[in-house]
Amino acid sequence: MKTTIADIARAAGVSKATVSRVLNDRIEGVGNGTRLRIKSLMAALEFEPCGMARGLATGRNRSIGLVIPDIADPFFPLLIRGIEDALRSQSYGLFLCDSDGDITKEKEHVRVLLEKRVDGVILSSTISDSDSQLDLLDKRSVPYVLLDRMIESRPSMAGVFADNRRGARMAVEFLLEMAPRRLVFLNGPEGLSVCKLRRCGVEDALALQTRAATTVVHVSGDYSVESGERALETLLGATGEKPGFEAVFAANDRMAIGAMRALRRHGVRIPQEVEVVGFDDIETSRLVEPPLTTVAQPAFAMGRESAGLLLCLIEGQEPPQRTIVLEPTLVVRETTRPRENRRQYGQF
Amino acid sequence: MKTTIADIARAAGVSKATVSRVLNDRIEGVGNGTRLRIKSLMAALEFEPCGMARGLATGRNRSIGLVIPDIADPFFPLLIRGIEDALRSQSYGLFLCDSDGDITKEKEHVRVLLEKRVDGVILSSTISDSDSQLDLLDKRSVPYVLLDRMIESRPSMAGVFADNRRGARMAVEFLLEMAPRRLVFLNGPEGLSVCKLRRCGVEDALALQTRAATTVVHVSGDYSVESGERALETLLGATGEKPGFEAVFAANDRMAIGAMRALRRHGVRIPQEVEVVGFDDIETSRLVEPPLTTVAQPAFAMGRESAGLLLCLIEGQEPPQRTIVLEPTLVVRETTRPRENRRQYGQF
DNA sequence: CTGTTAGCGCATTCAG
DNA sequence: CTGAATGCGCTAACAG
Repeated sequence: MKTTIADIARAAGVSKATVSRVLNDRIEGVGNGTRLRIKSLMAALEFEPCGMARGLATGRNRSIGLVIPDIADPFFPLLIRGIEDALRSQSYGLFLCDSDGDITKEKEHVRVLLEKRVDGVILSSTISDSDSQLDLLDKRSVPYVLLDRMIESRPSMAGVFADNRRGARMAVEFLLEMAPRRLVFLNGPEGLSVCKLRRCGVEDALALQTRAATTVVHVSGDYSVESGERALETLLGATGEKPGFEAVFAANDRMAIGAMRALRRHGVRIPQEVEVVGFDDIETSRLVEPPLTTVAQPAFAMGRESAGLLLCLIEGQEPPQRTIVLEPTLVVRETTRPRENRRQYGQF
Repeated sequence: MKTTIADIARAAGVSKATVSRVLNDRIEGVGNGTRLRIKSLMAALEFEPCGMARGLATGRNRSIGLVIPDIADPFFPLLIRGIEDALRSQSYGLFLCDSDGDITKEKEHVRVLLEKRVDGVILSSTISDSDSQLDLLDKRSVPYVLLDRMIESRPSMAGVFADNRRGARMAVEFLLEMAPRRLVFLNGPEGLSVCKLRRCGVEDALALQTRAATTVVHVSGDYSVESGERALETLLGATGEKPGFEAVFAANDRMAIGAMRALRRHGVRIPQEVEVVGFDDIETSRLVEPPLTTVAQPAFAMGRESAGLLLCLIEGQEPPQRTIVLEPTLVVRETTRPRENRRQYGQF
């Protein structure tokens, strides 16, 4: 039998109320003697407060839910480490749910989290134009923050994002320095806000270019290595001999690496014939050959900030800002050729 | 205000008990008419059962805890996907905790999970010779299963593991086919059961060898790419010119990849001069150059089985077997030279 | 087939 | 400074 506050109250010869007071560190209303006696009794009887009971009584769980598409995508683990970092000090628990990019599963997960009465939810949603999962949260008035991916119908929603548009612009501007005649933009699922924004960034860079015109060919994949490989494969297969482009910008590193594989198989030299830039900066990117130039997202910080924001909302405080945008940085490695005037990228 | 069974009981003109009965799908004891009426009422009033209240009443939470060293290690995400796969159908929640290889954090996480009154815990523990975290679980008689890593003082503990010893033996036997004079064994933290077992596997293979004697040099790292790189760096720096070994077996892929980097930097050709074999088969392994030959762990299955076992324990059933050992397979890629008599590895 | 009565373990009034 | 009473939302006997 687990020991309860009733047990220790009896043992201490006081009432449950008093025990509850010391359990919650209420300074007012408990004599110093009794407090100490109760504390040692709690230790001796190995008392573990029951989260469920406290939750029922207070309406707070000290746990939050996280819904992401796929923990096996190397971008997400660091987000989680960031979230945990912010949660640890508060001894909050984290429910993890993978939605697999399936909006139905996503809604189901939200429903289950709601049943568990989590205090809040962090959502990295699959589809940018569906918000019925948010309706649920709203209706139950459970605080939530968007992470990484936004939802278009809720522009002013609390959330933490990387500046995807700017990141993509940085990448393409960097690529344009070598004046490629044709640029391949290998985008992810365009249903995702991040992908839409990265496309905008690409267009920004193109619009701003001063030198000879560059044309863009758009292809797309599903964020997997294979999809990037396939996309480039078709592109290269079609052109027959030499590739009809000099640069590839992929919306994530995994697809960029897939692209590199296709290029290599076709005997295209990177970066001499074709330059490649990715997005995310996952661990693999510096390990492939040649090491991948990429737009690094501050994943850990994004996770930490999102949890901080959510905790703020849970406390009922108005946060300093409801939307936090973190700046990506360009990490120049060896899938791009050395630039003459090496400006600082991603510095501001 | 959230709607409760009391609300819907009042609306239906029945008692809470009846509502509770249909909520829990008790076939006995509710008329078909009332059942339907109550169900539609629940939908109309958007009733969400309160997990905490049910938990308090039943002593069951429908959630379990998972404690792993580091979600950012690419080996773990797949384990999690497996666990979720087994949990999904039961609408169980999963609390994720990263221990960072720190036994203190690990204990603290277990404590918090206990407070949350999880129904069970899956533990991939950091240290094989400490079990105070298990004491906690035992004392509260919360079911738990070990995953991937075992704990020596509890040999008969319920758990799911890969056959690490056999995996290592397979790798080294494969390496020995080319009769290397010296083999480098790059092991992980020897405090881990998996590492001890892999060392045993290496020794098994050595003991079984029929041809010319091979000597082994043991070095170790912390499972990170950098540690593997450093370890080989010292080894190569010391020998000056050509490496004094022809084969490297690393206890995980990340270190193997680090080793490859050091070798490459020293101008050593892989696999012509030195062969490399890793362990785990993470995604990166097939993407590096040359693609890494490695011992693949059935991570997804391990996760799924561990959750299945835990659920079984939670239900109070005696599981078919308390310890499940899954077989690894050798995935031959290009960091090893082609073999003459290509036997089937890891087939049984 | 259905209602009544007790808790589950704790927090929180309001008295004393 | 402390205790008694009440309720959080639901389940579980036990009656009818």
